[in-house]
Amino acid sequence: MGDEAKHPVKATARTLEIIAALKQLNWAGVTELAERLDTSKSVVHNHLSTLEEHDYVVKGEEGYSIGLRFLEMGGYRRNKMTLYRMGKPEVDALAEETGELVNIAAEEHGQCVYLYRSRGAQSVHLDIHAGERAAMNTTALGKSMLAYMHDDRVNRIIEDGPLPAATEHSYADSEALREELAATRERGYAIDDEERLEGLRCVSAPIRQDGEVLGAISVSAPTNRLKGDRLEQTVPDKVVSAANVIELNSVHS
Amino acid sequence: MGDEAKHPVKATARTLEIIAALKQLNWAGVTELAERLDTSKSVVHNHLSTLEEHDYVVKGEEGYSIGLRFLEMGGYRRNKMTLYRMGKPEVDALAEETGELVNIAAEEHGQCVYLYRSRGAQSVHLDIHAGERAAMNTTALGKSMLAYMHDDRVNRIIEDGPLPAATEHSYADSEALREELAATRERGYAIDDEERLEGLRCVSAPIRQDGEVLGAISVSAPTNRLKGDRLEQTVPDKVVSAANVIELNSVHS
DNA sequence: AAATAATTTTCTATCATATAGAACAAAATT
DNA sequence: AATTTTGTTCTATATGATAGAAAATTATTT
Repeated sequence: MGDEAKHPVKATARTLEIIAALKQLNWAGVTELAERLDTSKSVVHNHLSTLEEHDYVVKGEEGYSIGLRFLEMGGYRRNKMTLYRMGKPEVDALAEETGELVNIAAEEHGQCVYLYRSRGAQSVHLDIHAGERAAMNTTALGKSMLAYMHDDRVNRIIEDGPLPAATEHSYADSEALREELAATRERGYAIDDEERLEGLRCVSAPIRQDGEVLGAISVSAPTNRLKGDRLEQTVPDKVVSAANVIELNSVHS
Repeated sequence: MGDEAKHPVKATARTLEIIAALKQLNWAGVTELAERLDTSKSVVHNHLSTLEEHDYVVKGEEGYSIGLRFLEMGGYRRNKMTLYRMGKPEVDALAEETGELVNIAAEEHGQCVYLYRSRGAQSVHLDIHAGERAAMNTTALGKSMLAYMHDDRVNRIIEDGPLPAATEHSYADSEALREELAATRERGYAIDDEERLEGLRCVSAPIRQDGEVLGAISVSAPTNRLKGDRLEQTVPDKVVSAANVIELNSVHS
């Protein structure tokens, strides 16, 4: 999340609350939303009809839901990112090649945001979708980005946000994380050894452009398929190589 | 666009204006936005910082821009649509098979909204992206949907929105459009013969589920590649067949 | 490096308007 | 048909969105 607004527009904040609730409930009625958000029906109705006028909300049989305008804005933003445009084909290729789940992500507001994913033939099924967020310290993607970001930004991220522990193996401690980042730099790529999800390992390499971290690419697979030589050589090589290709292609745009 | 709100929340409307401006400008500063929207800098700043707090906006070197939260919400909405989930693989397959550009779309607020597209090997390059909108009467997708929608809804759409003429060949007249829709039903699929873009033809079939139109699928190609037998037999057969597969798969979900 | 300009952010008073609650209308349910 | 539930409109009032100015920050120039 971004920093707190000094002079927030409360009506806007209320609107965003309604949108968040609509996402959670998928379809919801005015009454239901008013109760959940502890406000009056007229307020909810006013906000919803304002949103609907601009296609951010749709009215259906079962009440209101998120509109497709979000898809337009989100897709627009993603398409503006060279990381996405250059990364997508490489992600697809790597998924095909490894048969596993491949992701690219970028950092936003100190969080790891998934941009695109591609499933290989035997890939695990995770219910993470584009646009969703994870703490930087709990993903290989986040750690490979942190490892190569400027110190001051790394410090702000580590200090500001809490470092949640998703599993037993998470680096939830500031010092341990810093050591892990050093090890990542040494290695050239990051490993998530069941730090985010029991039974899941990931290998991730950063994607950089003249010193700046654009994002990262990763391969995720069950622990029993990502071990030994595949964990230490084959997959890391492919991941780093894919990252390098994206870096090279990103120069020309 | 949805109907006009009776009691719009003006602050929310202002927020949406700012978001729309951010999309147009890609990156913009507070001053620039305030001038463009004819309001004060403090207002713009308050709205932006409220949006940023919730990840709907990001602050960068060159000012503010759309945040990745939109991607999350848009992707979420699209994933909830069986049309998308069942349609995506068929769209990919059809693009591979025909080598052309393949789209699926749904109707929202009387407009044709693109949901997903896949490029075949030799496909044209159109700068339409997922979430973007077109008038129903100017696309094969829109016409194939209209042709099979309930009369009252068709009437509302034809009467409410204006029928823009994108090219010489567009069906901008209400009566002509109705005849074209009848012809489409006769045929079983819709044709866009340079009605949206000079030099571009499209073939589209509706995707239905017990009487309800879920959306449509289309193939777009240059006029010189979509003519004769390919226009009258081969491609329509494939499009209709893909639509049928999606319909069948949609039953189980 | 100092000075100046431009831009962003904070502050404050005031008037517009977001809000709650009630009344009404429309569906849904019995 | 009657009743409950839900959605929409209306209105008064107190809240807070807004404009404008001042302060702080950043960029540009000398």
